[in-house]
Amino acid sequence: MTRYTESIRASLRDRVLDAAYGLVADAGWGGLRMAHVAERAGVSRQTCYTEFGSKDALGQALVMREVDRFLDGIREVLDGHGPDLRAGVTAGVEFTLRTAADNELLKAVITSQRGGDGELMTHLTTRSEPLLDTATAMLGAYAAHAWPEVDDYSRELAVECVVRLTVSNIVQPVASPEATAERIARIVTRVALLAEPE
Amino acid sequence: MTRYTESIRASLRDRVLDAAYGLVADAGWGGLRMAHVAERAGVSRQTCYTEFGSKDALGQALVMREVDRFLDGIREVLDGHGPDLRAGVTAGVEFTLRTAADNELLKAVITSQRGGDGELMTHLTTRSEPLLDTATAMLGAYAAHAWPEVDDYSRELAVECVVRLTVSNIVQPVASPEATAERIARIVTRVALLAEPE
DNA sequence: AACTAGACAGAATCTCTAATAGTGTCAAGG
DNA sequence: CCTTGACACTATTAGAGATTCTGTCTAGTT
Repeated sequence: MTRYTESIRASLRDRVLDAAYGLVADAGWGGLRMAHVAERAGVSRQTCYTEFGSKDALGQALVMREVDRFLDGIREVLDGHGPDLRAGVTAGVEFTLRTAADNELLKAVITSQRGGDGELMTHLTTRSEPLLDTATAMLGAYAAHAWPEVDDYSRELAVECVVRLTVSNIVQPVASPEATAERIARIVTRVALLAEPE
Repeated sequence: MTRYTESIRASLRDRVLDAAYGLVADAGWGGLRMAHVAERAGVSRQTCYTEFGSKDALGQALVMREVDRFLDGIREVLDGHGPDLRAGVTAGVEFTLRTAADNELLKAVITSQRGGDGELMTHLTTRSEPLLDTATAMLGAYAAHAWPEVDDYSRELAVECVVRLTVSNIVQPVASPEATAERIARIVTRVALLAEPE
């Protein structure tokens, strides 16, 4: 298989996944029809099957792509703020809040939402718990790099705070993503920077 | 109506609600039958209707009772720890975590859980949002009293942290109630006690 | 070699109907 | 004030039948 063929195939997969994403957003996982996906992607139904194998497999590929994109986005945002952890946290949280706001699928994954109309999580539970764990690990590593002077325990506490508070504000928002991100970063800064007053 | 009659009626209401609570726990709101409630409470079906009016009304009375009991419990725990806010927070959080663990109904109310088997929230949405607001207000007042030297903003931040982190740990627990409560109290102490390092 | 198009069996979902069970109300009686 | 039994009306359930989808195969196209 030549590299050219590979890139063709990759773009085909992407077109199909794009189509699936849009249709899932419209009608939910249950309302998704392989025929519609194929039609919107401009390929035959058979091609979808040879490429993904089954509807469930296509669903898994879809969430994996979204999850990977999200994780890449987080990584990029964090890397873009060098040693200033507070700015990095603010940007990362805001990015997450915005993503969850306009990506129902990722919102469902992040909040581990089950049932409802997007029953897609019920089947595709694989790769859904790892998301928060991965994000937590990334943030932890970033924090260790940006704030080497903070002790491990405080850093752990701070990272847990960021993740939990962010998810909490996705589930129950009270302000704009900017304001919320700012607030969470402020909280976390305090958690990380205060030595234990025993 | 004499006071004696009133107390009879109150105990009757309580017996019916106790029966309803048990049956909801077993079969969910949808599986609850007025006839069963009456039977288990040892009263006639008609009495349930004259007392509560309808099944939905009984449901509302049930959640109201549970919510009130929970709120009273919180109040009691907080008051029992006088000026030591850290101890109060620890005890309050632990109390909440334990309550949520062995009271499905309150867990559903606290986490604003919709759908699922306990569809009782779908109808009884009244009084469910106020719960967290009331608890937040109570904690805020308690904090203002116990930590007068902390500025308003920091206190607000700390209170928000307690509430959101507690709910988060109900939804996704990682440790025992004691350990979690201890951890949250530690975090919150830091948030409240650190002046802004701008 | 990679895709399309059409056909097809089996499974899942929808629809409609009949029957069953439950809610809410009444009146008679203890 | 509570119980009991009866009742109309509504909601839920069950099942049969039709419909729609999935997943696969094969023949044909570019």
